[in-house]
Amino acid sequence: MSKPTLKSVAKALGVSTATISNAFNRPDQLSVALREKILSSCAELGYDGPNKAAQSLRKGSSGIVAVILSDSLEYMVSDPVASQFLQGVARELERQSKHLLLYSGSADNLDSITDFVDGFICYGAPRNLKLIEQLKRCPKRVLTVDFDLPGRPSVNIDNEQAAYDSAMAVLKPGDKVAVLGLRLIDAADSRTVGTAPLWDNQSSVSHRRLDGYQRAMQQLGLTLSNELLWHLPESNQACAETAAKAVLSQSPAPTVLLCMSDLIALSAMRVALALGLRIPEQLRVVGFDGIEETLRYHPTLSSVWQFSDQKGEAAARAFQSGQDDNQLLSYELRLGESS
Amino acid sequence: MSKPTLKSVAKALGVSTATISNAFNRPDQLSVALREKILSSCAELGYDGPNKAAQSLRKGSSGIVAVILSDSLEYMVSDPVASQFLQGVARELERQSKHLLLYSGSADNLDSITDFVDGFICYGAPRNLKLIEQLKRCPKRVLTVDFDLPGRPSVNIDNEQAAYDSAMAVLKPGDKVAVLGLRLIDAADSRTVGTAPLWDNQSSVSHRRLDGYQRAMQQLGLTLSNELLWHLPESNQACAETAAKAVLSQSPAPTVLLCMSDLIALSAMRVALALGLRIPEQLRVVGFDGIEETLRYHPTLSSVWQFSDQKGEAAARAFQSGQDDNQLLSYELRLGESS
DNA sequence: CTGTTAGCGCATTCAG
DNA sequence: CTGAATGCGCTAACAG
Repeated sequence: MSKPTLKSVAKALGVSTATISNAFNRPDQLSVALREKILSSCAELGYDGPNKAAQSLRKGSSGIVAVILSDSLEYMVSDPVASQFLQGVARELERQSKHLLLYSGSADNLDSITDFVDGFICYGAPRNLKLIEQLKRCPKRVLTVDFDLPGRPSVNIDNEQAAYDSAMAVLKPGDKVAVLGLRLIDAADSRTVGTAPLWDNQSSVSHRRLDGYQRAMQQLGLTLSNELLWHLPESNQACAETAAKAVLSQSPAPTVLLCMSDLIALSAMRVALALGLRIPEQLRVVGFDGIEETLRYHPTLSSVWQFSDQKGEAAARAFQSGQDDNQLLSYELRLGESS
Repeated sequence: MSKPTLKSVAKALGVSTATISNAFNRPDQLSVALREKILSSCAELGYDGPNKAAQSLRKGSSGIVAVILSDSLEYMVSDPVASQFLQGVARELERQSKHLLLYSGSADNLDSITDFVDGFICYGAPRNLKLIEQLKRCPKRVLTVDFDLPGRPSVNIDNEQAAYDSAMAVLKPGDKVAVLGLRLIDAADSRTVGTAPLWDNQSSVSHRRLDGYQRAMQQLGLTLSNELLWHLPESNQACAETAAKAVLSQSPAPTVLLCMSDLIALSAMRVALALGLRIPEQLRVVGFDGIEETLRYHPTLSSVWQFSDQKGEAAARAFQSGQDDNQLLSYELRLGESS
């Protein structure tokens, strides 16, 4: 004997299928007594409710929300910022009794899952640009985070302003500035941007941050040489070390490092300290994101805190709400010992 | 006009539904020419293949695999060992063109997703014991990792032996030993086990590890006082610090700390160093799991490396293979400066 | 090689 | 309050 179905249970109890269905989905459609009886009988029979797959086919919604990561799961799960975001999404989804399907932004097809999910929360522009096209003409709900898609709701912070604020907090007249940026051009290794064309990845946060840095520098009469503007393909230790070593071994060395993530900033500080540089006397550093680890490190890092877990919750809530606006979340500049 | 369906497309092209279905699913059932024509026409019509939800209802399989975490997503995503495991699972699943649904072990119901997935990979005994009952009588494929379920395939390492090995490598005759254990009893805070009954959480790895420690100690003529056997509810800094402070401030202080995770061991070392203890001269420490961070820390940690990412891949492969055996993976004892 | 048919398990009419 | 009928979108026989 296989798993009972609504039909088999109805027959066993001598009632119609509609009655069983109503017992589970529309309590007001039958007497309390009968409902009680049906429910307990079902429990005995080992029937624990309508098949969700069939229900989903019938009703067109499944209670599963896909989160599209900008990169592979592999990379994402190991990035503290993304992890925090996911925690927030998971927490809010749990509240809504919905489920979370993690999807890689380097996959090349949404088709394999669109039919299973109620929609997409898209965290950062997916690495595979094909997905963006698919998302644009996706009939289901799509919400973006940290980037925009025409006509779709989004959740974001004002990256340009936040970057500007952070730069203004650390820069002084006469500074020699280096920027350790994230995914600015199309290259798989850490390198100076040089003359390579900036890669406009759907209004990426990185470019907004760069704009902010540059506005601050301009205001202070500083200029950023292309040789001191670095592209890092990923926010991790290895990429950051390469860049930091190259930048800091110049002479004269930069006096300020503007970093597009806290992980980058921490690695850079490690390199700087190893080279014998004193922070903040000889080198000031500012990061971006706000992760716990910066508080345990010495010196503590000045950074833009964007509370990614709250961002995740906000995203899941906005997804659910059905509202189609572009939400701007607040951030907080927190100064540490690094500036 | 809404989304095209197989039927509507068939009518539009003047062929039968079966032909369309075959064009997508069984290329050998029709001429190449016709198939080409159908596929390109479908592309024009904006039809990108059979609806997966309907397909799943019909075929009884969806290509989605659920990973049940032992705890909330929130906790899991921030634990480096779990993250690494998930990376491995994700990588292998991606190879199989399957999808990953993350599910919380503290949820109280599998019903909401069983019908959507092809089965479950269960990473550690779920915190909510109800799930275990549900998994036992689940008609779908279930594979466990780091614990066992009667009649179900599993992937594991020999925790008892690994713990024994690690203890033998650090212990010396005359040592005063403390164990910082994980989830040994039913308590939400860090505390000595004392006389509380050991919580047998479905043959948990923690108890196997404890067995291993004790075998080693017995062999060396050492005994473990109940006051030096600690229960930590979670593998994190806060829980570990509480325990480490209490244990290390005794006099005489223990000379060896056997820790059931690397995160615990690192935190304990931090506490020890802050207390002015020299490692390994005055205190030797050994961990469990093998995470990158231990290599960056000074002193580097002696630990049992169990390569969680490979474990994840092995689990996903075993899930797919259909084999029902209990797989034992190898581990590696790596000695660092802490012993 | 192609078309017809009968469900997969369910929710929703609508008539009683 | 109940039961029969219809179809959600698709696939696997089977028949041609």
